[in-house]
This record gives sequence, structure tokens and C-alpha cells, in this order.
Amino acid sequence: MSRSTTPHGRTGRPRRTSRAEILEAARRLIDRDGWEKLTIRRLAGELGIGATTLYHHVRNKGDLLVQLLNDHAGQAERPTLPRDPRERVIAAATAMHDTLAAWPWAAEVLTTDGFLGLLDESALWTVETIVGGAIEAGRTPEQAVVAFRDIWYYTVGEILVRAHSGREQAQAESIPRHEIDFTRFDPARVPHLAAIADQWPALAAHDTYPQGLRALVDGLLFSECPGS
Amino acid sequence: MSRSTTPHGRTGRPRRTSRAEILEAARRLIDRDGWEKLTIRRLAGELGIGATTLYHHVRNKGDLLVQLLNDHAGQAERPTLPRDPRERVIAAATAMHDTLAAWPWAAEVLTTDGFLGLLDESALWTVETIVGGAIEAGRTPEQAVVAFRDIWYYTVGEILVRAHSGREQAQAESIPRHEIDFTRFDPARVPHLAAIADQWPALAAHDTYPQGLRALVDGLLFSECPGS
DNA sequence: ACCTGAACACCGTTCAAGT
DNA sequence: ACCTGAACACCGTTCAAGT
Repeated sequence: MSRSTTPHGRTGRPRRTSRAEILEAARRLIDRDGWEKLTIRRLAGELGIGATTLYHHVRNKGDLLVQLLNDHAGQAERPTLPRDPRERVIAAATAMHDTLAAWPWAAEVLTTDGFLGLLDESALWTVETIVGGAIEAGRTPEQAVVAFRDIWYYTVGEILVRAHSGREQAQAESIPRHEIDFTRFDPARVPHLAAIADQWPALAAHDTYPQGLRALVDGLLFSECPGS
Repeated sequence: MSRSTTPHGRTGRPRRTSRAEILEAARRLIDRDGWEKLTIRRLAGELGIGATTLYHHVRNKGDLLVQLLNDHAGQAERPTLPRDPRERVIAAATAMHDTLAAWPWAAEVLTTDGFLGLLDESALWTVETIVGGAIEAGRTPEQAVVAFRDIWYYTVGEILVRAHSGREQAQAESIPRHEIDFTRFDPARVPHLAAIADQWPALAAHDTYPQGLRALVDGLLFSECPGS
């Protein structure tokens, strides 16, 4: 009982670096320098410890990311869900989207079909809500799973495209981002692109996720002409 | 006229490494070792030249990928397009999808909103066809661009998720892919997931791109109850 | 039980020099 | 005009050793 500060009752050298400290430092690093800069070595530097010490707290870099992700998902607040199944599916998908959009690196980690196995329940309520809503809308469980995956594909695609677009000025353009030369379009070969050329940049700036989501949900779950 | 073998009429040391050779070696490397292994250094090794020599033919790694991508897109054959606008949009999106699915790294490169500026016309016909089809279906040019982008998000998401899932055995799982433990789902908290748990792996194996695409296209372009 | 430096096997990219 | 080795500033990860 003389060591009430070591809860596990372990003996030996007291740990100087906690899981919470590591995740906090990682978040600080991401917020300050961008998530591309989150490396094992830099994180160790941020913590003031040797790079190799980190491997006593984290299995590898992937493990670090998964821990960070679950922590992030756990902190996001759950919206109140509408009764109507269509609106409920949309609310859940939007919550999923917004949580990931705030931390685009998470989407990168989650581009894995087995990603479900890595999430804890604080993040899984979105999946549950979408599948449940689809079933309530009259789909079979199989169709509901397919609907979830299609919504997932759309969501992750939107986030990744936007995340990579956003790094424009942040990164010293490794892929040359020469402004799109729309005048180059040959009206004879690509007439619609040529006609729309000058409006494209303005249109590309819009956030079209919500409309696209509604279209996808309607097509997946309510294709028999919504008339209620 | 004494140097008809140097078409540009240049003088000096003849080039030993051509653009075609570089792209061919890169393809060989990708096919043999996987695209994660395509590095400037390995590619140079494959060609039997110094890594730094490559920088006389390629601006940087991003430039190499874009060249490879345009080359790949140029070789893909164009399907005959249906007259019906819905089927035409779907055919174009599917062609886009299939071309990228064969080379998933391309999708990674293309997760950039400015990607259009990097493609040449052999790849742009899909964009043109989708935008044109949407307009023919009665959408405004603005809506047509939004529709294209939503289809693009869905397509790129599907490919990236599948590409990263496929590396399961290829890569020494850096992110732990412990088989999803579906029994862990608490029926009280995630009832639908718990109920569907045992069927999930089988459902996840299915290719749902075509159905999802149809749903999205219907929702985007034909939401006013298709009854023709 | 916890932390460490040195080392391994890599990256992309630049620069001054060679032919 | 083309090609080169050496070097710079990084990676993730492992291992034997220290406290």
C-alpha cells in the first residue's frame, strides 16, 4: 500500500511517458505542423525522448494512428438523431463525414475494408445507424450493408480528394499544380468541358457533399419514387 | 544531315535512356513488386543507371507518376457509348473506374482537385461524357459539374478502399489486421451490426460498384421518378 | 520496468564534377 | 548534352546495453 501512485501495483522504474501524453503531443504536432509531419522521430522529439522509447508504448506507426483515431472519434459528440429513417441515415453519414473531415489523415488510415475491427463502439454508432435506417426503409440486411459501404466509399472519396487538394500551399507542390489551363480544351473534342471551363474553378470550390449524399441515399434506399 | 538518328538535330552525347524505356521499366517494376516499391532509386536500379540520372528525364516523383498515368490512360480502349444518357454516363464512369482499378496507385495520384490539369485528352473523354450526359438529362451545366464530382468521389473512394484492403497479404501488416471480431458487438448497443455480424465478411467480398453507381446516377440525374 | 544510442535499410533530392 | 558519386536531410524499426 506504500505505492498508491502506481495503480497496477507494478514495481520497477516509474514510467515517464504516458499514453495520454503521447496522444496529446501527437495532436499538438498535427495541429502545428500538419499531419504529414507526424513521424515517430518527430513525435519523440516533441516529447523529449528517444525515438526508440516510443516503441515501448506503441506497437508501430499504424498502431499509433489507430489509437489517435479512436481517441478522436470518442471525443466527437453524437448528434440527436431524427426519427425519419432517411434523415437519420443522412445525419449519421454527415456526422461520420464531419468527424473525418476535421482530421483527414483519419480517412487515409481508414481506407481499409477491415477498418471496422479497429474502431471501438464510440465510432461504430454511425455504422449501426446507417444499417438500421436502411433496414427500416425496407431494405434487406444484405442491401443495408451494401448501402453502408457505398455511402462509405462516397464519404471517404470526398474527404481524401479535398484533403489532398487542400495541401496546395501547405506543401511545396511535389506534384506540379500548374493552374488548370481550361483554354486548352478543344471545343470540337470536349465541347461541354470547353463551354464550362471558366466556371469550373468556382464550382470546384463548393462543398457538394450534402447534396451528393442525399442523391446517393435516395438512390440506394428510396428509389421507388418518394411520394410520402 | 549527317546525324539523321538524332531527330531534334541536337549535338553532343547521345541519350542512353529514353522516356519510353523509363516508363516501361516503371511498369515492369510495378507489375513485379507492387506499386509501393516504385521509387526513384529502385527504378534507376532497374534501368541500370544512377538514381540522379533519372532527374534529367523526370522533374520529380510526382511528374513520373503523372507521365505513367497519362500513358496508361492513353492505352485503355474507349468503349462504344450507348445513346441513352443514363447508360452513357454509367458506361463512362465504369470505364473510368475500370481503368483506375487496374492501377490503383493512379487513384492515389489523382486525389487532387486539380487532377484535370494533369490529364491529357485521352483520359478526359470520360469527364466530357459524364458532364454531357448530365446536361442531356436536363441538368444545368453547374449541376452537371457537381454530378461529375460526386461520381468521382464515389469512384475514387471505392478504388482506394479496395486497393488498401487488397494489400492484406502483400504487405507485412503494418496496421494490425486482426480479423474483425464480430462476436464482440453488443446486441444491446449495436443490434443491427450484431445481427448481421456473421454475414459481413461474405458481403464485404462482393463488388458493389455498379449498383452503387446506378443508385448515385439515378439520385443525381433522374430523381424525378424515372418512369419512361 | 523503463529508457537509451547506435545501427540497418531505406527514402527524395541537390550539387559539383566528369565525359 | 548527358551521366555520375557523394552528400543532405530525412524515414520506420531493431537490438544490445544501460539504470
